[in-house]
Amino acid sequence: MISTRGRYALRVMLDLAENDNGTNVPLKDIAERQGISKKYLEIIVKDLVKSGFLTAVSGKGGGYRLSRAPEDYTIGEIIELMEGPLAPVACLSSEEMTCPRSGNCLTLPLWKEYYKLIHDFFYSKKLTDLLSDRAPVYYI
Amino acid sequence: MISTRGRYALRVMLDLAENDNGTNVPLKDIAERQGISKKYLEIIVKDLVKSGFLTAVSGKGGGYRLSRAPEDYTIGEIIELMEGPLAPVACLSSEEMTCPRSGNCLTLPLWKEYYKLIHDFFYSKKLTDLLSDRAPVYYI
DNA sequence: AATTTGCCTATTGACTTGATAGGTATTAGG
DNA sequence: CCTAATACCTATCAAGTCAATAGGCAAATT
Repeated sequence: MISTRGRYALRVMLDLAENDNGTNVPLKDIAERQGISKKYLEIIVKDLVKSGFLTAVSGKGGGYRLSRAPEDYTIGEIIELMEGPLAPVACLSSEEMTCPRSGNCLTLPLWKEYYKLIHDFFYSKKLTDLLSDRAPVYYI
Repeated sequence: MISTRGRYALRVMLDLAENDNGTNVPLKDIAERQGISKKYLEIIVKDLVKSGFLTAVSGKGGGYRLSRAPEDYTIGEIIELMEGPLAPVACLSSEEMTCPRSGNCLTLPLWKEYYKLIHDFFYSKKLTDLLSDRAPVYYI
């Protein structure tokens, strides 16, 4: 199960992508639109800022902005930032194989295949892919 | 992350599939082979018996056996029995959509697609698919 | 100076995880 | 009949995670 940390982070990023008009978006507005406690969102947004996904401006008129263009974010990096590694078992996320059973573990190939499946899925999806429902306005 | 419940259950099932010679396999043997606490395995095996995946025989000479042929188990049903629904978000596992935001939720399509991906993955895999490394003996 | 915003630390209750402990019931073999 | 080997049952536990909540400090615009 994806926890609220990952899900809310994604919704914040999408909210910012939708309201990307050059201004800073106060967290208060995001919280109200999304129906999520602003206090709780602070914790989540802090991590997004710390890792450079969002740019924050303090003070009156401040708020948050996407650091990059929306199409330059993958869903995978957002999820993995908030939820930790996508690896389904510990022996796949740590670099060195410390498990003494890995040599004849019957389940390891399953986890490896599963890992690749979900990794490729989430990293092939861009933030903008989730916006495509609402028809974007193209100025010709 | 897949918890030990699901992972150990899978290893028990595989152990039984490998040692399927018509006799009952004592949990003690499985625990020793797998290097897992027998006491902890009792909890896991109890659920496998309760839902009919395994057949247990008490008393001396007793132990556990697979209830069906190894190729008639999917990995998905074992994982889902031990870990709960594979659905990545609650609004997908409950039958009725209670979330008032589902109508205009930008992330819901993502979770649906993800759910289908992993569901199809785990339910297409049979228990015997994990055994295929060790060349099976075909009597011609 | 006042207001609006982000930022920081701490706390909390419920729940889950990964076990451990000790005892009871059942059955086969000597 | 007795004993050993097995499954089965209930309870307990420490550590961690989850999903928040609370209160105040720092920064910047007007």
